[in-house]
Amino acid sequence: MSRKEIEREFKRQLIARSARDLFLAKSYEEVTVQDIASAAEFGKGTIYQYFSSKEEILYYLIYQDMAESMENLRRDCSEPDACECLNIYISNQYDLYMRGNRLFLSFLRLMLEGNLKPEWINATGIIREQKLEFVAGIIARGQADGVFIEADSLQLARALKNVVRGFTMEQLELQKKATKNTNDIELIKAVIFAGIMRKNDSG
Amino acid sequence: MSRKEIEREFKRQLIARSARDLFLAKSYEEVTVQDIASAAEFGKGTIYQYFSSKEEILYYLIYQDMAESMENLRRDCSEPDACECLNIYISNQYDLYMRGNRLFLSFLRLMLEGNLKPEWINATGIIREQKLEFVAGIIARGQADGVFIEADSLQLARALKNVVRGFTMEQLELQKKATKNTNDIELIKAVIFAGIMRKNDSG
Amino acid sequence: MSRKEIEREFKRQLIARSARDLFLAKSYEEVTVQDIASAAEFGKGTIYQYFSSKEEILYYLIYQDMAESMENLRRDCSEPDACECLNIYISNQYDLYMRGNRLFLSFLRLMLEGNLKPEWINATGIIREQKLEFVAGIIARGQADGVFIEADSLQLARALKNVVRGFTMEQLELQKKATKNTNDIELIKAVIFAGIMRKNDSG
Amino acid sequence: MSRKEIEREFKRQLIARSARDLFLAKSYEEVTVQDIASAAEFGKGTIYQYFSSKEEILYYLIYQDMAESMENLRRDCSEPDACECLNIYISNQYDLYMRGNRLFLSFLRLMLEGNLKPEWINATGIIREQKLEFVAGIIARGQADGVFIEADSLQLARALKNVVRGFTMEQLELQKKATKNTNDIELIKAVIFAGIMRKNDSG
DNA sequence: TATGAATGAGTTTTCATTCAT
DNA sequence: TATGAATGAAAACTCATTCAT
Repeated sequence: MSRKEIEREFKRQLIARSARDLFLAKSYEEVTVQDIASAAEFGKGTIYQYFSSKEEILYYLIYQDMAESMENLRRDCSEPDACECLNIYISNQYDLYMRGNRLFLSFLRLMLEGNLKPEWINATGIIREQKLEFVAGIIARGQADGVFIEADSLQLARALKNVVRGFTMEQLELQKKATKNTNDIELIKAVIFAGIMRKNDSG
Repeated sequence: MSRKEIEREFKRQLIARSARDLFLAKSYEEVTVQDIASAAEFGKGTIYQYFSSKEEILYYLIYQDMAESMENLRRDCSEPDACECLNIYISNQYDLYMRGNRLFLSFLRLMLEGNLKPEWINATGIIREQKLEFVAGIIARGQADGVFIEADSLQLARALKNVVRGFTMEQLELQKKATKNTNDIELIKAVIFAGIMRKNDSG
Repeated sequence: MSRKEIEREFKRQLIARSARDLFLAKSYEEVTVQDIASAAEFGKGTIYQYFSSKEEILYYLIYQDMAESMENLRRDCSEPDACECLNIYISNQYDLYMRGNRLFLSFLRLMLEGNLKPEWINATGIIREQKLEFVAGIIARGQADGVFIEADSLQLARALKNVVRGFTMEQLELQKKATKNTNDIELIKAVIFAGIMRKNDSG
Repeated sequence: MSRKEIEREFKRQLIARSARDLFLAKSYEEVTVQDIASAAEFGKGTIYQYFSSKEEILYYLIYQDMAESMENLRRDCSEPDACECLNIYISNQYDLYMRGNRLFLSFLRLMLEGNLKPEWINATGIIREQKLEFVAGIIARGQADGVFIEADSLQLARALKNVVRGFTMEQLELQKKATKNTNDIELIKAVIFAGIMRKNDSG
């Protein structure tokens, strides 16, 4: 990456960061490009030198969140204990959703309304699947160790993700601030583990 | 309710029904009041005789969905078998979300943006809690019967709801049509039950 | 035409008239829709109830000019003297261009840039051809009477039109006000009828 | 002209040439300064080292066209036969307009909107008059030879120009490509030289 | 001299809502 | 009660031009 490209990417980051703050404080829809420009201390036109549209800023933010989360997962889930790995995953995923749900929801709406470039949908879709497969891998490991029930690991991975997401959606609905809700994470884990854990009734 | 009021309510229904069809075909944001009026075969101004705003139509729709769902639940979960009751609840809730998620999401957004009358937020909040408590009651019944694990029944009810919601959100994300996804319902039940079921390892 | 339609057409006229005044005083490009609305004493949004776009206002204006001019021609050129008919045509056409050239030029530019609905291009094209054929008819009559040279009457009609247009373009270029320039009309007639060659009738 | 000046002028030519190609392919309005810079393989800022504005590029192009055309005329119309000279003039002028009409029209619009430096308007006006006088001179020569009718030679020169321009405008209107239209040139000559009236020399 | 990053003015169009009839 | 004509706020995006390097 040339110096030019590095500088460019740096400014994209600056703009995107300002945008994220605004998007989370208000909402994607309520924030104007002028707002973003002002917050980033740029002129409005300058924003368009770095992003082709307001939508692209949102995509950039979301893609980064997902990519970073995926990276964290790979880094933090290297240990052999599948159970512990899932614990980490759940916490990470919970945090990711709690932080980003409003953004994800706006992105989702844009997608459903057909206002998103297919390549953006693809790119996010790919990461989503990678993550799913990664988690499925962990589960498969656990299954091999006889810790988890025998079932399609990919389906179980989906279930995990969906349970986490459901809980975070609820927080949004209740207008709870995005504070770490340890109790909920425990509840999630309890439900999930008692669910997918093999019942070692034999002894 | 006087005849006048009955007639009025009838027309509100007409309008709301037309609106729902449109909201689901496109989205709340993409449908104009004119669209609704045309579909309902009324003049645009007439809509405002029956609803104070476009938002109120959405609220009306959502409130009805929730109320009806609550009613169904009460009707269908009268039998003593807690397990079977939860099965019914899960199916109902799954259907409810699959049908109405887009509407709920728009409602959520409007709420977060502060564009909803507090009374609407309250009214929906109350139903939500009623339902939660109703489900908690079922669970408590199951606990009393020794079928479910011992844990705060309200928390377990929340968990149930959130798991279902998480699964339905995923369908939205994947742009799946709102078709009954039996496999997913089974997966949900499997996770939930194996999770909250008391492990009868004793025999 | 129903009363509604008549009223609607009347308001379209009001708006279009205001627009014409502004377009001629400044130019199509320099006039904003807000300007038109203000001049017509309407709100900006109201303009869009009567015209789908600023471009359509221009089209409306131009189509009316052309249609009216065609009508005038039919009415005024009923007499048998082909020569006199052409005189009338030339005067009419000269006036038409002197009044409308700026509008025509904007319309032309919009067309070349592909910003005009094909139906508009067609509609104006049809009138143009009708007029051309009408003039060709006059010329054919003159030819039958032995007054005009034998040549393709449609080509001669084109020539007539083009000569007039050329003269009016020059006035625009010289920023002359759209005053009736009798001398030029005479010059046009002289050229068209006789050319610049001396008729060497002597031998 | 110093070497510096020559180099400068050379680069102005490079830029202008690139601009012309683009202006003719699309239109003055649709071409951005960035387009011109890219085509000329310069940075955008560099363009402003050689031209004070986008408008000046257009002026430069038009002035050159006119000057070159004037030059050609002087060179090609040295022979004594006035008739032949006019033939040459007509062909040249026809070509000039066919090539440059879109540019001229944009220039005209900018002028009418008051966006052109007075000196540019003057400069082009002067060439236009020179040309007119030159053609008038030819006509006067023809009149002296008894070839052309007796009439103000300047007026006849105007007529010539206007006839040619009218024909070329029509081509634009019909969206015809700028191909040499020999038939039209012949038609123009026929009209100009002889008019449409049958010479009733017989009596 | 060459560059391109930064700028912000400027305009069309949509649409929820009001209100006179 | 029903209507739809009138309204105007609101926002994304483009592009000629400037200027620091």
